[in-house]
Amino acid sequence: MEYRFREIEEKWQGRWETRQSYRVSQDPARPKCYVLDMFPYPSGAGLHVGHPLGYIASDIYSRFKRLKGYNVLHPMGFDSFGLPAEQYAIEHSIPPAVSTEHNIKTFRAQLDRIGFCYDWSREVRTSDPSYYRWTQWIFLQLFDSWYDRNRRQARRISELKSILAIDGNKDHPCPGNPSLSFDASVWTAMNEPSQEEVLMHYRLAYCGYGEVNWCEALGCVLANDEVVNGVSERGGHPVVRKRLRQWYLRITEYADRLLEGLATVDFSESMKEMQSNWIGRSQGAEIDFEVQTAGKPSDPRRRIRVYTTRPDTLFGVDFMVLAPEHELVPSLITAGQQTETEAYLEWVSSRSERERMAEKRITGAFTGSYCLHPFTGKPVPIWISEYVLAGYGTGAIMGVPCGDERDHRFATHFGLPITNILGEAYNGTEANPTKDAVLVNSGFLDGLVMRDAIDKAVDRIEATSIGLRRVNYRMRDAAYSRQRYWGEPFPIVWQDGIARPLPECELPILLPSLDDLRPGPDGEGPLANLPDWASTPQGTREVNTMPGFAGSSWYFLRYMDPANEQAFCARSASDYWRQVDLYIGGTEHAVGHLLYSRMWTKALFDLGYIGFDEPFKRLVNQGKIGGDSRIAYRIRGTQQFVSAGLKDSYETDEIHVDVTMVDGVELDTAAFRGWRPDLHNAEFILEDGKYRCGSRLEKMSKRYYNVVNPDDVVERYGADTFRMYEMFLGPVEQDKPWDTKGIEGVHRFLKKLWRLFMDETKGSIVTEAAPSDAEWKAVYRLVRRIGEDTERFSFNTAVSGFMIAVNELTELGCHKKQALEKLLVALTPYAPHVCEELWEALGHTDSILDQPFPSVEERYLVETSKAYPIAINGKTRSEITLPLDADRTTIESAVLADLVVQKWLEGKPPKKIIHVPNRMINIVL
RNA sequence: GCCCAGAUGGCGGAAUUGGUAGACGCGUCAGACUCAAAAUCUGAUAUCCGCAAGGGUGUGCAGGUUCGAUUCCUGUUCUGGGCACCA
Repeated sequence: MEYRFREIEEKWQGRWETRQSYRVSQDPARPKCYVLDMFPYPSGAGLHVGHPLGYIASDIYSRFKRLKGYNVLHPMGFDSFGLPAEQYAIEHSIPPAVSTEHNIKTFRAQLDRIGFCYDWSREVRTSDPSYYRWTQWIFLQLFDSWYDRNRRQARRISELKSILAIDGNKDHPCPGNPSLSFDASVWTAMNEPSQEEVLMHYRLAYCGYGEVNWCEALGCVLANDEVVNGVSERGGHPVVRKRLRQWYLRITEYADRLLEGLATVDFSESMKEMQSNWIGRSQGAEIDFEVQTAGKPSDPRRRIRVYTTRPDTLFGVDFMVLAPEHELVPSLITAGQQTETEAYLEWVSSRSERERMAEKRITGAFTGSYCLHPFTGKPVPIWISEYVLAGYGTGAIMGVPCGDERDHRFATHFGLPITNILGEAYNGTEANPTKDAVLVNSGFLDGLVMRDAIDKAVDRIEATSIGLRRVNYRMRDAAYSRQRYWGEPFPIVWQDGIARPLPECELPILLPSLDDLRPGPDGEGPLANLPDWASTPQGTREVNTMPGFAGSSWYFLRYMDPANEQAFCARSASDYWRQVDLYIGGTEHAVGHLLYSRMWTKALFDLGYIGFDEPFKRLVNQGKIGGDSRIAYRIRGTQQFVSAGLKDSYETDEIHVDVTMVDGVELDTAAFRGWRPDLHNAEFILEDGKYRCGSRLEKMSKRYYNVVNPDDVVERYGADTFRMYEMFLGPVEQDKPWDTKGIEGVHRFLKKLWRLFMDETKGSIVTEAAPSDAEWKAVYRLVRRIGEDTERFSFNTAVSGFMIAVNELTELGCHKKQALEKLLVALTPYAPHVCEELWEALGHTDSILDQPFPSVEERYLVETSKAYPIAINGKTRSEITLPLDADRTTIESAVLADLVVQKWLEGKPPKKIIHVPNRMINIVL
């Protein structure tokens, strides 16, 4: 009987389905393990071989944990709201709901063929009303919450109202408007709209204004990378910055906890670093500079507030730079500078934020105004420049050219004088950002080392009331609304300018079906084109929709209790399954998705809905599988194609060839001619009778014709081979190329495994005989290795371990049931179909999926002697087998008796003999 | 510019704590079986010198620490990723 993988895989996929083998439920008797994949966006292109890499790894881990006795939750779903479906709808007039449904079907079929152990009864789809009902519900909880900085947790708005009515806001400064300060009587005297406006500045989900890239011609908002040189990438229309009403999540209130939480989770160091860089906590001071209005006494109400991490350099300030959007800018522009600044402001408005930040050229304009140095009273010129962004810090910086390189270039470019506060540490041509220089020209800081001057400076700044010590974050609040259709509608109506939450009983607010997805008027989304839907008795509906990360911020909770209609997830379910024990996904979500879901988890924890405040205990990032493109070389202006080795003698153009027409690098020229009509008459210049293609590693993408569909691989070699081969390619975390060539080796391994059990003509050849010590040794060495390698995610070495064991057992002629059974159980997580089939063939009626992972019988692995490598001065020269318990004298005499050693010693005694037990022996001459 | 990761045969990669560099697989070469092919099996395969025994070199590059370095340290080049006039 031969290894008929197609039959076997179809058979067992069917049986597992019928038996509901992968359904899990809460079982307090067993330890739980939650293994999660980042769920995919179901794109129209379907899966390619890069997608399943992480899925296979987590599947192996899940199955392994199940053998180890864990109750494993391993679900899958779809992140099915998103822009591509909307774009597709606009181009092809197919509603997003329809194309999404279709794509999910394709994905599901592709996933099923690979034999994953997902509990599909728990599938979630973010675009399903039964799911987004709870996304809307969580939004309402965030809307109804504020962050109590003293208690460091989210609390209800009703509690805030009581506090404000008793004490005003003295203990709870307003995060959305820090200068807001009022006592209880003021609060009580406010009318409702004023109170609501104040509350909005506290809410965790709030409505505010933000600048977006607005393209008038397209009538919509563009992402940063859709804007190139001030025009839209699509169509080249002008793009300007426009202020629009937007929803936000006040994630900045959680900045410290997000930072601290990193210490409690098992993420890679680089991942943690990316997150903390994104959060960007810095310590410094806010300092106010009074504006000097020409000819008038200074006006304390007009101040420019800057944030600096280097208050020690305060005496080196030679100019101020404001963001062009800074609210004081219009009032600072003097008559003489009107023309210049206006031209500059207009130019800046066409620049995207990304361009402004990436720009190396120095630009700016002088406003004509000055402010006063708070300690020296020296007038400091106020400039505007695009490199200062309104959203960061206070939107204004103090320019210290001798200590900051960018400021130095600014001063040099505009010919501004440079004050030296560094003494010899400043060379006059280059800024020195040191903290170790001794300050000069710095008033009360003179003679101090800068590092020590920082505190001193802040103390004086606070004592003289010109500023405050402050912690600042680079991270900004998350924009939470999109002017799009295919997303969750907000459960909000607008009533006389006040945002009113809709009652829970009205959820879900269904996304209405809409044929024409053109943008609405005034920068609003397509839903604005549905006045009948938007207008309700309570007021006008919010017509923005939620962003892509809304649904994905909490989906891991829904899997625990997917059908619950009373709650997003019953507390009993989240108390049982708790954190995700293992989360696998790509690094591209490092700062977006992972930070948002961490914040949502913390907020839900604060409000008492779940019992943990970090969603993912351990995170593993799978690498990307790159496409291995094949390239043909066409001699310019002809239909002649020249083989890669000869191409340098010609002037050629590169043509990407579909990888399915190439075997290794050898092109199937007939298939190539038939590929496209224009290649029908192609001629080939061959080398050694073959046409060799060039190759290049690049992104796996349709346009490079290098996409490999897992379906094709599974069809040809089977799912078990595919699974093991993806793992065999290299470490999961590493990026790697896809090369189908090597798959034969893995397939051969499975056939070889099969032949340990089956003979092509005789059928089963398994015997009941007791395995020899050597056979047990091979098996237990494997079992130990697989246990260790699987636990530490070293799947590639695990696969090689299986190959070694099967080679050994083949060589030993081992067909003994007792030994082979253990091999099968260890292999099940990797190649479940063939293992289940062979398990059944051994006469078992139960499933291999629930067998216990074999334990290691150490006695078969005990070694008594060791073939020691003998090194002379660190270079291996010989080998001597010695008992492991040999004493030093025995070892030394054995070593010195060795002929090779004697040759190197040349009669002289060795300086030293180093013996590392069970490792090696080194002789120093 | 800053931060992170990486660089090992013709190729993917292995070497878990500083201890036999190149496991395992692919490819290539030689052989067996066969009328032949496929499949399968056996052997060789870092590189240089050498008939061989043996020896030299070798984990991007240059140094260092050590009896011993792919592994640790310093510097440097290149590749990939992230962040970016972040005040």
